[in-house]
Amino acid sequence: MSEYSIQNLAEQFGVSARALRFYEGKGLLSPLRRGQTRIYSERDKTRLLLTLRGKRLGFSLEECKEIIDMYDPSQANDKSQLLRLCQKISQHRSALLDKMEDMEATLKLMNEVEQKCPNKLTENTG
Amino acid sequence: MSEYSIQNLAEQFGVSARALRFYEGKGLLSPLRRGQTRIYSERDKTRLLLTLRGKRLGFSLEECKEIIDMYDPSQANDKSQLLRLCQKISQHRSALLDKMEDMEATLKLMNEVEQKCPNKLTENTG
DNA sequence: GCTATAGTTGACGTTAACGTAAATCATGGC
DNA sequence: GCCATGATTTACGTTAACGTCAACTATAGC
Repeated sequence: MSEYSIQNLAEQFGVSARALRFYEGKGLLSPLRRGQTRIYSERDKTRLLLTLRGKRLGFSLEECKEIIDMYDPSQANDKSQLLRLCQKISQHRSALLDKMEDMEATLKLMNEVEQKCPNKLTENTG
Repeated sequence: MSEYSIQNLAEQFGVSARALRFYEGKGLLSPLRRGQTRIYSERDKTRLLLTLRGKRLGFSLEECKEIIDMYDPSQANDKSQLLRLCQKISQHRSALLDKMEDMEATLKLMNEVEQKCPNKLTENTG
């Protein structure tokens, strides 16, 4: 089963059909058409997964598209393209590592606050 | 030096004065006034740091406020408050851990794509 | 043939998070 | 006394990311 209707795909990911059409308009998805009806493939499904993942990490749809297009196997493979790809990976990686630091700092703060709670309470939250 | 003008604080964090006033309107900051001029304290500075950190992790200002208010030492300290605090920490921690998983999955994908690049190129990117 | 059930394309509405412009106020320097 | 500088409030503008109709199409079932 590598074909999905718009409602089916939407339900799988807990988003609206409107959102999928919107993402298509932004170039994130590109479903085929059967007549005028959209048919989503595994590739679309993967790109949707990556899109929502990026969103959860605080990237805009435009940034998501940049990242996802980059990873897409259908990209050209000449030298300069590969070089650019590696450079972009470096960029995005350091952006992610920055977020990772924010995250670790936040978790650390949470632990500190939690330890200030009396033990009887923290035992109950086990 | 535990007092800052609006411009000073804004420049320290690379945001606009407008943004600081906006955050104040949302209850994230609460500077004192000297006449009609805002005076920001260390507490405001800390809360601004946490706000921007939250934003980078994809939280809305409202969510940031919830999280930050929670950690604020000026909170009441009776039993039920502490219980709620611990519960909220659990909530936020699992939200963060979800993001962490997204992040690790993304980093993993980056590594895979990078390794598909020819060695000569990856050597150059050090 | 009629209706219920997806699907479609506009097009306008909405919320968050500010940007930006206009009018006003306070102050330090010359 | 005047002006530049930095602050203020008020208010409208803007962008992203959809939500929400409205009007239409296509197909399956009875």
